[in-house]
Amino acid sequence: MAQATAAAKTPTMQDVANAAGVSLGTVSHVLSESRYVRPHTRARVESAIQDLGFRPNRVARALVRRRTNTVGVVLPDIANPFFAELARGAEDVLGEADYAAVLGNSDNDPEKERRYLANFSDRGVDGMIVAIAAKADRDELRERASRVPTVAVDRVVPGWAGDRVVGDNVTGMGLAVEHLARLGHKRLALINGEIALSTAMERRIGFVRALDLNRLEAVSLTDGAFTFESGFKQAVELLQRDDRPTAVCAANDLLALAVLAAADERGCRVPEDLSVVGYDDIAYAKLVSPSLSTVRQPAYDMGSAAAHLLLERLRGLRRTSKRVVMKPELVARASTGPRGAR
Amino acid sequence: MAQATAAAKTPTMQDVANAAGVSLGTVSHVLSESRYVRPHTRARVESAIQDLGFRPNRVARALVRRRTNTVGVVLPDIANPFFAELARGAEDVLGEADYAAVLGNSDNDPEKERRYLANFSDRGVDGMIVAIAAKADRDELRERASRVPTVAVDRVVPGWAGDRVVGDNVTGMGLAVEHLARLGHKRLALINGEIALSTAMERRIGFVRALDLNRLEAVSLTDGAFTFESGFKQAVELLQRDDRPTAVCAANDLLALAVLAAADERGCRVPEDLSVVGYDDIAYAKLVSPSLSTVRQPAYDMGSAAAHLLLERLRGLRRTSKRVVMKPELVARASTGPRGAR
DNA sequence: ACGCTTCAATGAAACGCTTCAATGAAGCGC
DNA sequence: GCGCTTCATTGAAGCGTTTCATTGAAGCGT
Repeated sequence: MAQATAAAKTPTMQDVANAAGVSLGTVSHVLSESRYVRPHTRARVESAIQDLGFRPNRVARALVRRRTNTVGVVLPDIANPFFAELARGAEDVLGEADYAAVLGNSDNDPEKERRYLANFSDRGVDGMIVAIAAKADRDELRERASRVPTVAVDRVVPGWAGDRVVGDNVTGMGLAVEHLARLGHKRLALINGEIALSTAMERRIGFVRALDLNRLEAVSLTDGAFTFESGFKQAVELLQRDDRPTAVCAANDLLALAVLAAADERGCRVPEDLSVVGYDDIAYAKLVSPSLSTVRQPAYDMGSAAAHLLLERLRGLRRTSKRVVMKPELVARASTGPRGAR
Repeated sequence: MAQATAAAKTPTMQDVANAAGVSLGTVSHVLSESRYVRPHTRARVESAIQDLGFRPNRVARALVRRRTNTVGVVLPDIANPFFAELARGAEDVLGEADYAAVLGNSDNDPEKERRYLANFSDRGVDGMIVAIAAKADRDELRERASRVPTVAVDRVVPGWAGDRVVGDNVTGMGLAVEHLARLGHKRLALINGEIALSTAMERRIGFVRALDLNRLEAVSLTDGAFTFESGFKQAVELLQRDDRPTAVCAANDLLALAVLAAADERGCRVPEDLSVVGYDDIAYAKLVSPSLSTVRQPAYDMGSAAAHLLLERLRGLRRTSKRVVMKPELVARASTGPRGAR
């Protein structure tokens, strides 16, 4: 009932110290356990904290500690379920460790990406987790990374020497090709994203290598962007050709969904006329019809692994770079079938 | 070539002041344009800034200004494309205004949500945008909102008096029902999410009201959670009934996709045997097959509108609450058809 | 009871900015 | 040329913490 007349300012450590009858420094010591404090004193301080409802000001703390307990997460597209899951994974473990995640959506635009990197640096983030944009500014990125601990996730800038969490894309795409080979397909096509990205290049290499190994033929290898629209365009062009392949690998699920859509539009039946394999295994891969065969990547785990690597670095537990490689896994669903199974 | 021997500390305003031969305060004034500074002096300061590569320390600035230029965004599930888009919208306009968005994923868990709210407060965010969890702690939320400007988005706590950006759910669900009525359907069912959420309740009301208006019959109204799994369960139960409806409305697209999946599994053809309407129009709604008829909500715009409302508040341009209501729009696709069109 | 170390707590100095009162120089009318 | 205001700039105080050197008090052996 009794209401303070003055606008109740939020209490500071000095207020706590006064209330407990101790010095400012002592309060600090019980809060951060930076020194032994006698139980009696500690109790007094703690109850003063309770009484006043004191909460430490993290901005002031950050200023002197030179640590914001904040990490920047830069992603090309949060609307892509793969990155959304990855973000969840990262955020969950960061939050657990009392770090806040500030999000930057680069939209695959190198300029926007650069702005986020600079902005996050200015804000004094303790570290960054970044899935680079297609034409990322390598020098900028390396420069930033030399000042604030940075872990690359999914995609990696050429010559990146820092921590990373990536999928084994060569093997992964190999799984896709082998799956198709086993189904009797001889002539395959690859639909890809931005070839400048390590993921795209590695999946392409995996594709070509597996083709060789299985003595299969590549009808075409095209690239564009990792978006539905680009996939649709590539697929339409592919389906117009006389020497149409019997199966196509797409370098991610969005592209694969686009192939499905393009095939449907042109009356090309999947999997009877065309088998399609995607990459990532986003949640929607199993919901489309036919459900999408794909190479699964553990997006959530990649995010959490990246966060763990970063935390190790921030805690000073490790000074050498570490590389975590996630094993891909084929998920066979309804979009692939035996060649000529009509 | 010449390299500083000492570990080059990042320069401070004092360094700039020394280099330019002016006082600390003057540097501050050119940086924040808080006072007129003679062109000559200003130029000197600016070139010193350039030379030293000085960047203001935002933590220090935040401490004295009592503004972090940061806003907390709390969402129930970033992996739901609707919220991912919403986040994009918010982040884009916040970023433009030099605010950083820190993300919190409540997973629809009230406890986790409370932790985020508290944590963000402690970190001194200037404002919050929150789409509440299903069993959100109303008191906690109102308490927080009374201390830091908060705008509610999509879902709203009962009795919420602050800013909000919501869809017109009653009308929206009405559109769905009318669409089905026009196709000749007489007996409908509703599959819903957490009925404690304002969105769920309003969509239910819209459903019932439109049913009345069109003299249609409700076969069943069930609720659960706004997840695929819950939708699947509700759908399975519904499809087992003898008095199966000819059409079902789902209160979001995840639920609708689940209905599609359940129908498929039980050999129930869509739309011949069953018409299905979703809500939200996430990107994947048009990619499934049959493509999903749904009530579109402009997720990106809702996010950006929420950010705009918040910015108005933060800039002190408005002191009274504002409510933005987004108009829903029916998108008819392939999952709905005339009754008994087999 | 004396010097010695050990221990808990203190006071003051940072951290890098903003801001406000104070300062001195310049400009003005007369 | 005198007091007056106006103007650009300065110096110092303060934001809420951490941390480090310092201080008394207590504990120890002799």
